[in-house]
Amino acid sequence: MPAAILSKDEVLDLLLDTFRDRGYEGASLAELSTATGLGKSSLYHYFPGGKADMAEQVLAHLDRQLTATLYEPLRSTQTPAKKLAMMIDGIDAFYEGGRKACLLERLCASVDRSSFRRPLREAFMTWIDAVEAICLEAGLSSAVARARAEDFVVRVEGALIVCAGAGDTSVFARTIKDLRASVLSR
Amino acid sequence: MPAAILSKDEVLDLLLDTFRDRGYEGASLAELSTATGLGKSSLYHYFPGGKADMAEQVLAHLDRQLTATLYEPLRSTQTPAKKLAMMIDGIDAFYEGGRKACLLERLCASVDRSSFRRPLREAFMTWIDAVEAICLEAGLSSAVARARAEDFVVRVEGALIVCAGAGDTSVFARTIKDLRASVLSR
DNA sequence: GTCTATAATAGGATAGAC
DNA sequence: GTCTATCCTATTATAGAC
Repeated sequence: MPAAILSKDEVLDLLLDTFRDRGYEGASLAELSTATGLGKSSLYHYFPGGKADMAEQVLAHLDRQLTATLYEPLRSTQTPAKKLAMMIDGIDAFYEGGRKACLLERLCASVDRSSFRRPLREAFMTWIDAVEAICLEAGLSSAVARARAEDFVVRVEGALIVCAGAGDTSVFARTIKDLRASVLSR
Repeated sequence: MPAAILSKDEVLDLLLDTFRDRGYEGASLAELSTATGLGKSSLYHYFPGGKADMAEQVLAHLDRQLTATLYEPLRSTQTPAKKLAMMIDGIDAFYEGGRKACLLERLCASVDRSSFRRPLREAFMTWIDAVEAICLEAGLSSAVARARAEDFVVRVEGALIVCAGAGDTSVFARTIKDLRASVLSR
């Protein structure tokens, strides 16, 4: 039915959501089917390689999405501080203030799926590189910029874990607030 | 056979290792069986509640282990700086410099298993509380101590994720080095 | 492209002998 | 306590009609 109802991107959005909620092994085809409203046969039509194919395409979809919403805007002529603020806003929204898990983290757990390894590595590197670029633009030394950028991603990922484990999003909120103030500071 | 060969604690160690390598849903009974050298029947003898029971007992085992190796030593008369150094050494060893994943993080992914929720929350809180206590003892204000303690755990967890995703343990090493220097600083 | 049906297998769990 | 055998269900995946 979704020939006209759901675009491929919308399907990928729904799959992304399911994978980050349930994890790769935790998301069954039945779940992925009801989440998208597509029957199993339809899923196999769009994703001939089955579940692994879905995860790979979702990873590529996320990459495109992040490029468009988080990374491209950084190529503007705004000040580094504004760019950082934009990225942090985007992150806060994407993770819904710490209530949603990170797909990258969830797929790391299935890292033996060798097909995820490269895209995962790429995704982390692209993210770190983007933050590093802002830091450099703000005049930080290259060593400091790299360390700050790594630390940025580390703290976002860690805050998501602690929030999920402690069942309380306040740590994410505080981390975000802290990052806003400290990433570009001298 | 392991009646005399493996103690319950040793079995729990092996299960812990398997769960943090493979995740909860990722670890099959077959894997848990070969990892421990115990047949399925033996596993069910020790863990009548099956896989969930194993994970719960592993969580309790980890709690005892952390108490003995990380938290109890903090009750000594050492300086706060020494205590912090001890804890960080323990963490570095436990995660093998970033090569091993965190069981707590892996089980967060299966948080719908309601039986894990409380122990997970407890584990994170105990850890944060322990770091907070060191910070307070070192003379930091209570607000700063709490924030530093949360940040400590956040950064350890985050560094593990980024290392796993990027396939490179250097971020963990840098994070650990950074924490040694910054947690108690004014 | 989607549906119904059906493989085929792996996973979790149990029974009963020893 | 451990083994062999077995059960049951969920899961992934495919076939073939429409």
